[in-house]
Amino acid sequence: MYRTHNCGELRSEHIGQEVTLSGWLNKNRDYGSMTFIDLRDRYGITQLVFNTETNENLYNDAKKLGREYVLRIVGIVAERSNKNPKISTGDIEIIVSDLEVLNESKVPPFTIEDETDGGDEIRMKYRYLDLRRNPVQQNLFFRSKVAIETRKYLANHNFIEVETPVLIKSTPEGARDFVVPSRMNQGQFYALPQSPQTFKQLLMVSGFDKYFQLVKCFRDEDLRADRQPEFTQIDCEMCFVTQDEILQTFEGLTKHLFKTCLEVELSDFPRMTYDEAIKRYGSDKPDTRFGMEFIELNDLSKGYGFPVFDNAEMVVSICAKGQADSYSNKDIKKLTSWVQRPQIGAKGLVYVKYNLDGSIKSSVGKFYNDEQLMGWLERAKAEKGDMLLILCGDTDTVRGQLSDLRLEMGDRMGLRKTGFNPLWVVDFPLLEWDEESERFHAMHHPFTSPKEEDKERMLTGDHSTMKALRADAYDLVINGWEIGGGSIRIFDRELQAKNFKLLGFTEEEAEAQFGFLLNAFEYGAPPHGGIAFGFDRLCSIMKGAVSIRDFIAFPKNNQGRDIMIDAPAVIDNIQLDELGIGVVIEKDA
RNA sequence: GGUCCGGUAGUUCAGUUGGUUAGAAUACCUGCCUGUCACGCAGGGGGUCGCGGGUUCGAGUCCCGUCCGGACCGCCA
Repeated sequence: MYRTHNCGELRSEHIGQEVTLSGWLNKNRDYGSMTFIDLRDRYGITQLVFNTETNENLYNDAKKLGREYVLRIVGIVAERSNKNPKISTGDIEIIVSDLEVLNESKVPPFTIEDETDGGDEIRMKYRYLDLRRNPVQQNLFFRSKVAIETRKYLANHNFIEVETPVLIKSTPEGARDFVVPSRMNQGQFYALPQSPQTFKQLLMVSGFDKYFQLVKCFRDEDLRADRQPEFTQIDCEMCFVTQDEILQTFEGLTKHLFKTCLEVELSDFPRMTYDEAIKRYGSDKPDTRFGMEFIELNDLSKGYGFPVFDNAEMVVSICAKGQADSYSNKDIKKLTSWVQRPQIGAKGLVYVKYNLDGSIKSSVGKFYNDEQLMGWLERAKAEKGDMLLILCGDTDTVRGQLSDLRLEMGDRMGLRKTGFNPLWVVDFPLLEWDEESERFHAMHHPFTSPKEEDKERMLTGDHSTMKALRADAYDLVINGWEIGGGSIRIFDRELQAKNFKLLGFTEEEAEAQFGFLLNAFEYGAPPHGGIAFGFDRLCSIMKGAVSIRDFIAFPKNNQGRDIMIDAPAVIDNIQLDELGIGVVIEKDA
């Protein structure tokens, strides 16, 4: 037998018992004629004692054992003379009578400790060792808990988990597909799903009524800290539902997860339209843990001879509470360069300080008198000590820039550290103009239903009308992160065909790519809708982590590589021949 | 496709205006130590300064190129 107990469960009530333990040697503290060994497993750490007085031979064997050796020991649980209140097994230790080395270990390249000395790269290369570390294990235990609670909640609400295929068909809409060559159908390729979208809709046509799946999805796009090429979604779809019923159900799921996994009670989620979110925060995923909402100043700032504002479509500001004193001219200059970085791209930054002594100082003091500037401050409900930061430009652009600045100021002022502020953003636009291809794209996806009142206007062709079309689409946002999104789907063949046309598909293209779905809609498709949560992202935001990699057992790096197994990799010519594929690598001349 | 930051001992990092034999901590090895739990003490080994080229009497340091890692923009229906 390898063990009677694990390394985390022995307490003072076990004193006197003979036990068998197995685990990894975490640390060997040799004290001359006695040594302490910390034996570690998933459950905890138990101290072993080897003493020359008790057994000299055993001590001599034990003192040589190195880190990460795998041991099996038999011994008696004893009370410690010096207890360690920092660990749960700190009251006891094992006086070892029998020792077996199950496996030796090379010296690990970094220490297997909570505060390891290893950097990201080396830990990723030896991920199996990194995964021995408690904080990383805790993240995966948490992920498992969230997955189990998700299944419990959805099962309790009558959802059926159905697996959908991973080898499917490539479609040009949306993200790039990962493709898989077919050996039996040479020259043809499967694609890995970006989401099980069409399959879950077909399950609704089949009458499954409520479907969910914890499912891997794949997108061949550049990576970020919060974006991996393969990631997991909580994917759901429901029949005969309104948007409100979907939001209620998944608000319930979210509350359940926070309660069972974090012991956090969330109150009811506010709802905000897309238009309102853009106007108030410049973003469709605002962090609502802090205010600092946008204050538009067009009417108070234009027409006073300051050409930069006069020529701008939008002059808009945020009010940084109590910051007037904290920003010297030099600091303002730095902040200005920050917004001028190419990533933000603002032309400049205007400030108005409402000083504690009641005086007003502004970078545009030449163009506006104090009374006019006071008008701005009053609109912003500024108090003495506050500072207005103003950007101007094209409306859409400047709102995005000011949103970045708002988040930066929120960070600097320590307003984004704690708490959870969920928010439903609803009434997303149906379409989004793409400058590059000079056509409209579906903002959510091409199966999203336009709002009832917009169905008639869909094919009028007028650019601004198209832009104004609204969809029954919604996102769940927590602390400025998009956690999930969904929509009510089109279930009418004619409407779906109309939507494809709107998106620039010819009838033939629509038929070739989504004929199966259009056909299915001719056999009694029920009204339906759904939602998908980014599971990795949900776990990381719940734990306040920045990177979703912390919650993925074997993540990819920035270039989409798994540096542990060294993938992707070339395949040999025999494999290529079987697949009927030749590889030509383009090189610059 | 682009911007920025980094690459020096097993590991994490320091390394001044270019100037003797490239350092620290930790890990590792050896010895000593009976109550440690970040044990302690003494000693020791360990470096193609990512790679290639250039400038220079002299390059870890400056320049060019390249590879690798990270953050971001574009991209991610």
